[in-house]
Amino acid sequence: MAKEITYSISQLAKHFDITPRAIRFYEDRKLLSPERHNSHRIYKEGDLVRLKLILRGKRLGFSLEEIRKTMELYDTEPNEKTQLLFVLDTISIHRQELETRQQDIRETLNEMKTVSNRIKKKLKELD
Amino acid sequence: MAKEITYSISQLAKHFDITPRAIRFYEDRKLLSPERHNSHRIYKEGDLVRLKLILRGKRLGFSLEEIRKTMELYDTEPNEKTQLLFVLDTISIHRQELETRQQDIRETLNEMKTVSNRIKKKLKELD
DNA sequence: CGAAAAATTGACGTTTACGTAAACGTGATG
DNA sequence: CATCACGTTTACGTAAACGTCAATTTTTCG
Repeated sequence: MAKEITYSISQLAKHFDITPRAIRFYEDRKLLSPERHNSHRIYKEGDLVRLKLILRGKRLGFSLEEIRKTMELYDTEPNEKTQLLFVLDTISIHRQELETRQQDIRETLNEMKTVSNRIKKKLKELD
Repeated sequence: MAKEITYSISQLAKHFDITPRAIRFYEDRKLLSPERHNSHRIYKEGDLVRLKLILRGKRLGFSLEEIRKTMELYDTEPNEKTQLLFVLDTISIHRQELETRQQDIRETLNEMKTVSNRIKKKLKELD
């Protein structure tokens, strides 16, 4: 069997352009739980995926606690009807939030275009 | 001439579903500067527009300082070529950031759909 | 093997964005 | 005009997300 690729904390930090301190902090807040070899943290592929999700969540403005809950929700995947319905409901709420944000971005991009055009016009007139 | 509609701080707060404290804080950070009548703040249409921009900026994850700079940039609109080019450049950077975020959202929405479908399938099998 | 490089665990410091409480001024209303 | 809701400033408190030492292992490498 192929030996899985592993990473030290500083390698991981460099890869994502963050500090080891941040990574340890995410672990403290239960968003990561890497293996250990004599107290040293060993990160595998799954940890990279999770970290990627964490950083994307942060870019979208979610708190670490929200990110943690969401990841927990998604990779638990229960079997009871009530729980499944709850997950669906939560996803639906998240989706609405994201769609609002998408609209926010579209509006902002449009305004930026308007300003850009006005400025370009001004620049042309400056000849 | 039509008397402009004005608002008290609490009316404004209610309208945007935030606290007066938050509004005063935005003023402290130079994002707002309403008129005064004997120390009392009087908000007009322009202030509403600015506040709307502030809140949208916050939803997009920008800091108040970033929002302040951006608003300043956009409503200064200089006449010197160098400055105009600088504004264009800044806008271009902001646009790239927003487009990244747009991509982040699209990815997340897709993942949510995948999970949703898996759950719905599970629910059907539960009969 | 022995020193330098890398990791670990505290623990206190910092910034952002307000919350909260105190102490006081203002304005509408019966 | 008295009262009472509403507004103001000042100032300290707080949660989130790390930054920054410091003191101690562990690992690695010539």
